[in-house]
Amino acid sequence: MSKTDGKEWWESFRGCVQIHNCFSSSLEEIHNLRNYMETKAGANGCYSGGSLDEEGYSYFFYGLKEIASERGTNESGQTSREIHSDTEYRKHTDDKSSHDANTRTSGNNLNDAGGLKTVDDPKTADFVSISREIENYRYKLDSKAEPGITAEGSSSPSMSDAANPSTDISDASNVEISSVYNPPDLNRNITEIFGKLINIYRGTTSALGDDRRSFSYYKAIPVIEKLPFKIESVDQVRHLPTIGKSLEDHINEIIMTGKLSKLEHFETDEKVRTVSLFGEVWGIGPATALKLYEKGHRTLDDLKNEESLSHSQKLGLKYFDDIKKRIPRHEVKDMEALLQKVGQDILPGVIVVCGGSFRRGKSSCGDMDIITTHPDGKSHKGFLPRYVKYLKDMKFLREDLVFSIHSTEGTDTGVDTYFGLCTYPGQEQQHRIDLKVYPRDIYAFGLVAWTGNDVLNRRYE
DNA sequence: AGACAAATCACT
DNA sequence: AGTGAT
DNA sequence: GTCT
Repeated sequence: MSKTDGKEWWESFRGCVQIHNCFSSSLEEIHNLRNYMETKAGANGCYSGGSLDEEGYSYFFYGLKEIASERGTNESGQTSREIHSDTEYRKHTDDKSSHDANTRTSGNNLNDAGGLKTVDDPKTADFVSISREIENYRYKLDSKAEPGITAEGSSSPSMSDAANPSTDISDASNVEISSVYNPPDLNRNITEIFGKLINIYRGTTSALGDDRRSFSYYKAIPVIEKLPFKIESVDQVRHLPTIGKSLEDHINEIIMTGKLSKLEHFETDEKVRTVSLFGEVWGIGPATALKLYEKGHRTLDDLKNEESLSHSQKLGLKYFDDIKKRIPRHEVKDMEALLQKVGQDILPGVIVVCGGSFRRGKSSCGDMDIITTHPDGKSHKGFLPRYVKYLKDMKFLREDLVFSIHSTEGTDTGVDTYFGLCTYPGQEQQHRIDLKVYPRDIYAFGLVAWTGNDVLNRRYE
């Protein structure tokens, strides 16, 4: 619906709340949903974004900074409307004919839902109500195909116990994917090459350090991915945004010859090859990769004798192959269930959700992003250390990369984080896993931050 | 020519 | 303060 | 590299 770029985008993101996100292989459905929500709340400064992911289309909807900026005044008493139940919410949203009169109220509801509120009794239910609203609409669209989208079957919109935020939050989080992998994904020949160039140019101090240039290729990829046809002539991309003279020439060469000589040249360059290989090690970035190259290292085996590597980097090296290996979706699902069960054992009521690419519906994941909170707003404190200890004792977690605790230091905005390696029960194969514990009041932010793919979050329209 | 891609936190 | 990850 |  409009643009949120750069700083502006970031500001809006910081002040935003994810109302919901969903997935589908049907572009039409996503468009319908987006239009619906934009007429409902778009006029109030709420933004939405959608994008093609590998497994289908994703849709996001969130409030903007104007809304977030009212946060402070709300806290000091000028409360906007509070919605205490699904029913009451509907009263103001169902009647689309009197839309004009209601949009303002609707926006305020979003405010309630989205603000980083620290008031006495934050109403997570608001956010949940809107989620349901969207869910409802999805069901309508989907009903002809398969109404029962949610595996848990618990996101029934008829639930009206706003008094039970625990259940509500779970509902909003456990949206499953509705359909099968069926993306257009033409022009892979081009995006693949651009993807390689991104890495080659990445890093201000790398072999060819040029972050800006790297980002230019990065921006072009989603533009090309969205094209509903296979590019057969440069004329078809000539006036696309993010594609200028140079990329135009690149595309032309690729469609004419099937390759890009520029890339071929890079790939035969030992320095470029080595530095980008080193950069693939977890913990090693462009700067370190270059230093290692200049020290004379040429292979990963060389690095194993390098004492200057940090603890994390050594682990990244040791488990280089493991970490690169993707995790089948069903295994991620199992591990999510395991983590949920362990969470319940340690802290009843705790909410554990696997976000990231899993939540975006991909059929395999490079790693696991676990987002956690507790509906009472305080029990999450001190949870992560116990959680990690338990998981290590049972040999689910194997190696630590980063562990940072913030929640115990008074502030309610502290997010506890753990990065490490884990294994599927019975396997030795290690996987990257992130555990994040959010205070309830900013849980939604965590969810959107860890569900969205970065490209998607930057987009507009 | 100059801007463009934020913020936060851990580790060294 | 630089580097790196998310 | 792209865009203003």
